[in-house]
Amino acid sequence: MDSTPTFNVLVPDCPSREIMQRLGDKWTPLVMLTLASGPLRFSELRQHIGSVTPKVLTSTLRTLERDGLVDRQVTAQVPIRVDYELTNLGLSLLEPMDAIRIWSEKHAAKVMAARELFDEN
Amino acid sequence: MDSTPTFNVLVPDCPSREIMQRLGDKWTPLVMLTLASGPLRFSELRQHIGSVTPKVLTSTLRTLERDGLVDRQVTAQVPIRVDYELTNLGLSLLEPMDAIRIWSEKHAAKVMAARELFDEN
DNA sequence: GTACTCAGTATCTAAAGGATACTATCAAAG
DNA sequence: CTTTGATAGTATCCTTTAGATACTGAGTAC
Repeated sequence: MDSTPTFNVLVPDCPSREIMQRLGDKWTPLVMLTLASGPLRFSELRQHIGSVTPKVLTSTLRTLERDGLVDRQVTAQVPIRVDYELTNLGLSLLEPMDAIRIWSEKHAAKVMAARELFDEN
Repeated sequence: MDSTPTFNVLVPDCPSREIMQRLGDKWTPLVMLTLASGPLRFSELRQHIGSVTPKVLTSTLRTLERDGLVDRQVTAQVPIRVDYELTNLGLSLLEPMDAIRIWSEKHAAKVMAARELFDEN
């Protein structure tokens, strides 16, 4: 008697597929990995990440907040202060995300070499 | 004396960042996980994945091939047969990708609940 | 009132993704 | 022979997402 619904990304209409596809959007992993070392303000996040525009960063953060992965704390001081922090759910995603990061860094040279070879032909 | 170049996705211009962002494009994880159980033809991939259009599947596969993650085998029979298969490099990415898949399936319900809560307010 | 900081919006353009229809190849059926 | 059918894609058009850049609102300091 297992009442837990099962999710399977390989089934087209399974909600887990859409969630996995969201996790891999362009800035989500970078935002999460940047928040891994602790809460940051909006402007700090921008500076750390570097090439993201405010519009896109805002929408990425809103989606993360909506999905329960990031918590947004507004402090009414002057100027206003907004801190972003990983939730427990967000923290639980950090390890898988970091595995992707480590793979990317470890195999970047191989991927670049493969690209050169491919583009030659 | 370490001559290995170091990559860091948190550095804006590091190639590993672009590679990580590519890995998380919309269909890449799904294609790789679908190929995890063995080689598949183009049409079989389409059927397994379900909702992907041929144009997008083709471009996803070309990118994967270019990055050295997938191998494309053409067999000149009639009708023509094209098989796609993970390379060793692609296989090495499977474990991190699968960790993301497992997380998505395990926490899908929590994410959906967070969304409902967020949308109420 | 002017200036400054912070956290965003607004507007416009460019790139990526999606729906749908079409093509090339060749073999077997009629 | 002409038609049908399978496979692996392209081509075309349209919508959605991302990027560049400029601007806004709140509020204290000067």
